[in-house]
Amino acid sequence: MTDARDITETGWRGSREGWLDAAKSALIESGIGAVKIQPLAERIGLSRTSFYWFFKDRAAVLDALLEDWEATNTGALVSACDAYAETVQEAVLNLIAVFLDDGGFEARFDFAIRGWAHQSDAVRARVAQADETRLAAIRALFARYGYDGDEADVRARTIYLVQIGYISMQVEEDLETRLARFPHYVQTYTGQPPTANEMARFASRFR
Amino acid sequence: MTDARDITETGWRGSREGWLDAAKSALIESGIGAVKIQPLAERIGLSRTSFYWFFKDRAAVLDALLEDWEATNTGALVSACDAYAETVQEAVLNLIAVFLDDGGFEARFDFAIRGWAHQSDAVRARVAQADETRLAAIRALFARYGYDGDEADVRARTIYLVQIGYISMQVEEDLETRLARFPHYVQTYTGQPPTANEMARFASRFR
DNA sequence: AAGTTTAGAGACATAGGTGTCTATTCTCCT
DNA sequence: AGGAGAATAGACACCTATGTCTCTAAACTT
Repeated sequence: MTDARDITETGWRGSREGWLDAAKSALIESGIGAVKIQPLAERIGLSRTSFYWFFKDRAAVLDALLEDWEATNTGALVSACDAYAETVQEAVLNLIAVFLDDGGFEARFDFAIRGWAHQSDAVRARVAQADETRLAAIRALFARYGYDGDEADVRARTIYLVQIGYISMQVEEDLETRLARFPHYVQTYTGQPPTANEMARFASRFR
Repeated sequence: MTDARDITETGWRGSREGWLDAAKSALIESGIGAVKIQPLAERIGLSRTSFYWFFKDRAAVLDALLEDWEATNTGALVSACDAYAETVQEAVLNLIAVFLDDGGFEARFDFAIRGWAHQSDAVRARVAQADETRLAAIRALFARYGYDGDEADVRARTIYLVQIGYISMQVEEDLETRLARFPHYVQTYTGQPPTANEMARFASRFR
């Protein structure tokens, strides 16, 4: 019902991408337990068995979801950490931006994967590895601006833990409310407040 | 396998409590999807159908899990916030203590419930309500020690979000590692470091 | 010791999920 | 236009879960 896609009654309506999208939506909306071939087939209006044309079995599509998640979320976060910035405040704003609505990091996807990790040791291991990769990227960011090892580590953890906490609590706040808090967060994370120019440049990316 | 309970082959081996414990273990270890009567029955070595003597149906045991969780976790957190303390640092240490291994708050239970919330609107609503209750208790703690409304709110959120983030990341660190960080956390949360006496009293509760 | 209540097991009906095999039906290529 | 290959559908066998009904067995009452 939600996705009123093209309803060509004939021709090739399915694709690897289509099934994967459906699987991702189901995962995000209802958890990994909902990623089942029969319901997905109903959702995209195809026969259940057509699935097996594109994926070997259910495990194959689950694996594809993990790969997609790593590329999308860990990828976006690491890129944001590597992005150019004049000051550490600007670098932290780049990082904060990635968590915003169109920042590239899909919070709900991350949350869903974490829920799944709870039911599978293999997934738990990959999530732990992603967390480590992400923390390392944030640590490197702080290290680049002269914070020493321990301090960079603590600051990286602070940024990341608060973010994971927000995601986990599924907090939904409007952009204005969040924008108002960011200078304070930047101050907390870096020890220095952002300049008015930095905040203006940041805000302009979203409005 | 894990719980080698009494294996009296005869007599009343089941009970509401026994089934609820099994359900809770299954929830914590493998998520709500694993809380199914047939597997629980195998686990506790009873016939599947005996379950229906103690609970009306599957929904009834799920509801009991939620009630248990609210009493245990939200209850422990709120009690900790209400506990007597000379200073705000001591009060925050009381709060930190509740999240430690035998502090009364079962982090894994909380995590599992949050995972479940992802698949059920009704559960999501109850989790949101629990979060609000908990935040209100922490806010009240800070208010009691003279922090004004906004500041109490921010500090409450900081403590709580970091904690939820830790839980969500399933960080496992030994007591020593954590104890070493606590003075720093107290400083961050309250703006003041704890005294040596306060830390000594705190540490003595766990060793 | 008999009777009642509480607890457990077995059999049955139903539902929804999985994957394989065997047709069909499109699309594209020559 | 016809054949090869890609995509879809249907039928089948299987498994695991749910809940109800009936029968049996243990534990309390008196």
